[in-house]
Amino acid sequence: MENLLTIQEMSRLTGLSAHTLRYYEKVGMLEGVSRNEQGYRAYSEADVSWVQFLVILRELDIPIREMKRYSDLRSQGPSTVHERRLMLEAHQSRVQQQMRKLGDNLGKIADKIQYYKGMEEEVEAGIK
Amino acid sequence: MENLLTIQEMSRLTGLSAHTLRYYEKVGMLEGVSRNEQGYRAYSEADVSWVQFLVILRELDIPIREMKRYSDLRSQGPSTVHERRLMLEAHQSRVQQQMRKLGDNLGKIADKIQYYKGMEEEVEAGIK
DNA sequence: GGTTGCATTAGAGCGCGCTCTAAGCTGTAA
DNA sequence: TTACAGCTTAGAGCGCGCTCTAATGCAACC
Repeated sequence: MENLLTIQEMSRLTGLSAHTLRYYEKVGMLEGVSRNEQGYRAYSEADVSWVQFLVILRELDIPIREMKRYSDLRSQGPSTVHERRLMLEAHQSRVQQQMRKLGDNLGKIADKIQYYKGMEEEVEAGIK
Repeated sequence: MENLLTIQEMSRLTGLSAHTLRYYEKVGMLEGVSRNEQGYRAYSEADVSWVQFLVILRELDIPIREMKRYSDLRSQGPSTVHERRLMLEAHQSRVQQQMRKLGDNLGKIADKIQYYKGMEEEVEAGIK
């Protein structure tokens, strides 16, 4: 029916280690992963999409606790769509603010780099 | 001569806790902080600028180890200006890449938010 | 003299997100 | 038959960046 994936294949597709995939499952962010005859995890295509989404959340520095909360809402079905949207919007603006801060700080670093360049040129000139 | 600051004033000016200020000094990122008659730290204006710069580095997610390395170079004087610039440039491009990644992921989150909005409207329409 | 308040130190403790270990099971190949 | 590869689990361990604790000291005020 479905073509199911081993943990190694899942690892390759998501960039998460097998250890981390088991850990995510253990903390409750991955429910209903099926097993084959040998008791090995057998991930569906839907599992892949979900884990890839988790990876995005993680890359946005959303804490595991929050991701777990989001997963729980998702498990409860469509009635939680509004709350899920609010969570995403909250993180969206947090990350936007963080990006502004990074931009500001990058500017200050750029200034410092320019200042250093000036110093390096002076030293060169001095040597001559 | 100089007007020197207590650790509390330094804390207020930099946003770092007194604990953290002592920690930064202990790991070697703040050398030559003077003391008053009672043995209390007495920070100079130059110390303030330096700590504020450390805060910027920290906000750019530069590890303490790297910041310590940078501090050591700075202590060695102007001969290390070139190496310091290279460090800053390396982090600059790392952060730029990270910001691009954040932007991409924010886009995906925005899509999801739109998708949820659609679902919420459908539910409303369905109820009517 | 006693209390309050603010500082000092060395070192312990903590929350986070993994990351790894040990012991065990199953199927395949030599 | 034996070795190996790949998976399973519970739980220990780790690196990071703080954050806090306990014991102590000193100056000012009641």
